[in-house]
Amino acid sequence: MTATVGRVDKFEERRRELADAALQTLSELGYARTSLREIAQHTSFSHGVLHYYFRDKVELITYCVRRYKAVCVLRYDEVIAAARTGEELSTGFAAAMAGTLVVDARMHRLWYDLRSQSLFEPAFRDDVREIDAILEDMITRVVGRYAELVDGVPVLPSSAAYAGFDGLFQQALLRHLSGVETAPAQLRVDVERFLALVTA
Amino acid sequence: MTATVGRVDKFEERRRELADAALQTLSELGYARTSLREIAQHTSFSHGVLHYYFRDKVELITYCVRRYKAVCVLRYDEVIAAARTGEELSTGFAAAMAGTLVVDARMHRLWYDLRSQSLFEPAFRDDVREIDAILEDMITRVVGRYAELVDGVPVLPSSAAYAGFDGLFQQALLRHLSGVETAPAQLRVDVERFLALVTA
DNA sequence: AGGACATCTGGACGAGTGTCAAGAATTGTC
DNA sequence: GACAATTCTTGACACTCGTCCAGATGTCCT
Repeated sequence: MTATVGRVDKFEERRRELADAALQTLSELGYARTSLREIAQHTSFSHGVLHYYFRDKVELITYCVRRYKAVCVLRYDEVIAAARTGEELSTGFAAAMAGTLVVDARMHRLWYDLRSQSLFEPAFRDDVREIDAILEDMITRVVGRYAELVDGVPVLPSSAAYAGFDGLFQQALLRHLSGVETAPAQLRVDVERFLALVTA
Repeated sequence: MTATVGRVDKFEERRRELADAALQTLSELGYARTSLREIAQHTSFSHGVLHYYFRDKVELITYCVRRYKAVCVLRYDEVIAAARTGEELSTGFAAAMAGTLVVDARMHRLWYDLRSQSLFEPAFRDDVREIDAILEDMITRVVGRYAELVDGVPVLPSSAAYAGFDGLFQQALLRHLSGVETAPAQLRVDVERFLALVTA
């Protein structure tokens, strides 16, 4: 029994390891240019092992998307919990977004790439939608807590608020990866202003 | 002379014809799954002719993106010119967005796909940025005119306003292509509310 | 009509793809 | 240490890809 569990764990652990290498490769090359052999070269294994752990490429990518989800919501909750005033929350949240914009730029561009793929490939849709829901929840918590702190109420449905922040972030990412050095600072300003705007 | 001009025109016309077929193919399959042979099958020519009119695939795709730009800003200006009250402009603009969301869904998903590609492929960046600028201008005109009509002023920089509308549209497109039938109606409501929000 | 040029065809090429399977290497168990 | 199961490597397969080119076809001018 324990031996079997141990094997399953080992199996799952290797799947995660391979998926992480795949995520790294995808974030460097993008979905359209990422091959299984290229992924394998980011590991210490040969390309054949990918088909031992994943049935086909779609299953691997799907697994990657799900795994990305587990990592993507970086600790905004700490910012929420730590903030004692509305302004603290606003600047903290904006700074966190501007920070991940730069630090995790390649992962974020992969997210937008894969989300676009889901517009064509139904196999990715459910997982993409789930990640969007998780991100929307995060925005909902931020806006809700901010409204609490400033004695206001959210004036937009949370789906619209999330769409707004997402749009701001995406434009900032485009600018940042185009070499516009003011991109993080501008995002910070925009996020703070937008957060105030959606609360009244 | 006139003969030369005629030839140039014919050459350019064929380029446009091929690029339109390429756009159709891209909007059906997405960038990652579109090959030159598949594009040629959407025309009455064989695949070799593509290399007679375009040096390589990147030049063809780039030309497509530029061509898309010429079509993308559907006549929102008519809505702007026709509206006599703020409410008219708001409902007209929202209805126009909801309309193109459904009618041109495949073209819109291509736009988001190519914009994501530009996050990885520098060759597309300039053209993508130019299209984004055109779209931002359009949003700026809508918001500006709306503010005029309701005796208010835009409260967000136009880049942030555009990012917001773009985010709303993108989420609506995801829902619409996932089969959510209320997507256009929800977009209409969200756009109207957001337009009022960014004007004070 | 005939020649000159533009346009198009269809096949070939080398490289790269996802997939698979036979066997080597490793690991765990008695 | 020997046997069995798991794990990994390697090479092959049938494709598809972008690119190129020799030659067929079309077009236009004199």
